[in-house]
Amino acid sequence: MKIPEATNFIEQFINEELAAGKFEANGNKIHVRFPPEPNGYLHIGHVKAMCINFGVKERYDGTLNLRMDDTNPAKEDYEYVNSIVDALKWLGFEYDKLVFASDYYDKLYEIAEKYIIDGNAYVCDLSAEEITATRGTLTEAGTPSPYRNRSAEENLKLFREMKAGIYPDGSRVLRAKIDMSSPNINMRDPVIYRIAHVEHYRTGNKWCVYPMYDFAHPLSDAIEGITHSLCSLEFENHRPLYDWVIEKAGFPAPVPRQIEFARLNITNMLMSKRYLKKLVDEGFVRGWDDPRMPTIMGLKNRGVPPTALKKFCTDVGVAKAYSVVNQAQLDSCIRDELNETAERAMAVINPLKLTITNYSGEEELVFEKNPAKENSGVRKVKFTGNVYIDRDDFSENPPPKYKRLYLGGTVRLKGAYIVRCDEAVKDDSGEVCELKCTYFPETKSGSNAETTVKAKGVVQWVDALYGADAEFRRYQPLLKDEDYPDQDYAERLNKDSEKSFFGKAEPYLAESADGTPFQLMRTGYYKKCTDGGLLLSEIVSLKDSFNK
RNA sequence: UGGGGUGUCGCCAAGCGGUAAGGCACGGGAUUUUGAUUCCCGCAUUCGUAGGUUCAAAUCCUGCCACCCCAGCCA
Repeated sequence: MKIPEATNFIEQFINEELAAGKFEANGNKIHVRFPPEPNGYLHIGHVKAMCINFGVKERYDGTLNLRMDDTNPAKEDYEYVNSIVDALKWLGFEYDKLVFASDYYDKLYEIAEKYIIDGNAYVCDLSAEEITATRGTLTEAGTPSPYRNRSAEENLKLFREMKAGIYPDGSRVLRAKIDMSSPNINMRDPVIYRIAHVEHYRTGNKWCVYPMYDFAHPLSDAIEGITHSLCSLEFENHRPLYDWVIEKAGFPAPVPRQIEFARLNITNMLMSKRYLKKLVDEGFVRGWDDPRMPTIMGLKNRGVPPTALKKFCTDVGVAKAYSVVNQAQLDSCIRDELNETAERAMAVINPLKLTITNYSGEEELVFEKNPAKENSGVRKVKFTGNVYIDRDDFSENPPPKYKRLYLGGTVRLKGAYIVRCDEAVKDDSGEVCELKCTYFPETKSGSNAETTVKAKGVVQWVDALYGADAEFRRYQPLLKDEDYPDQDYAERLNKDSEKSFFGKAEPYLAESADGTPFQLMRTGYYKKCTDGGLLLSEIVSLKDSFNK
């Protein structure tokens, strides 16, 4: 078999196994899984996990199961499984099979009975508090439960009674019988089944005992024939238990192998389902797919292209070192993609009238639809000499190196002519309300006419007469500062998080005057001239991909 | 203080005994119908630290330091 070149340490590990012939028996098929718990919407952190798993699937021509890790009925719901399926679809990740851990409840229960019969598990009557108290500490061994040596018969009877529902929640649990003095606390007789008289969103009231993650996950992997179970670093301590559970169940080799990687962190972005759920539940955002949320659906509604998300995850790489990636790197990927795909248009946020005193008539100017893309076509924009420019593109007291318009200065109206500002008309309150300018006919864009007139800057404009139809005259950013949840709340929620919640989102998305959503691309303007204001130089129609 | 991990440029990250890739950010220059894009150019004599092995170490060995994870009937 041809072994592909590894792009990260996980694939390197797989390659070594392949080279050693570990999977020869099954034709060197690699089988992975992506196992979210349907208890919330997927966020950008999950995209990294997906890229890793789907990357392995593709590179080794393997298979991938999307598995709903639904072993805790209290938290899970169909709304979330649907949202997960939708997110994968939007991202373009194609899995081979959709499976549910809850599909294995019968099988898992059988294995639990086998554990009991083999003397590897016992029913423990200790309360949750007592179990905690007898588990020991980081430095001291735990003490064995008084129920640890019950006979297999008694354990079986009790466990069946638990299943039958005659015991209340919390009265008994099934524990794995491993080692109460293990330095790894996860091995100190962990609970593998608990009683919960809770309706499960899929199995209804069929069960009142549910398997724990540490029991269900490795067995689900083994049942599905997963070869590599990729998860985040915090499960490293669980690996010995993962291996133990599979071994005692008696699965034949090759048995699934758990490999851990560092999860994604981004500056200014809160990535914890628990906190995101709070924001939704407490009404700080409009929902899981609110454009301020770092969820995949939120990002989508923010105007982020899926390819940008995937590119970002690929760029960031996979390693075992804890890390926090700068949001700038995400932004860069988004801009990169948008620059390639975005259709261009001009926009004005805070209109300021600009009248060209020596121009009459009207003409149609030709623009490239997307200068970054070859043969992207053209768009035509009508020009009458009466336009609006953005207030921020005119300064009464231009700072040094100012490149836009000021009294007596010149600027190019993008795609049109260079104009000189002769007069700034003020209203009663003393605010500039109109600019009177002179234009230079020979400076028309695209013409190579000889001229001595120069302009340092280029500004966008919208025609006063045709603007509303031709280009977008006025638009509102969808996300404003005041749309962000208050920072005190953010800090109370998660003291460790850096200041803001989701990061100051780049205003990728805006709404035009007629309510049409448009995508914005940050440019140098925004970068260098934000004094509270927001100045974008490109907007893009999002009609097709936006569906809110 | 037990166990498990991790430490390479401001932020990610390659590197796997032969003399420090790449991306983001940043700085400089050129082109420009967006202060954008594109295009050049610059950006770790040094790999947590102290020793040791070797002709040769970020890579091997030893000690130390820092940070992260584990005591849910969550996943």
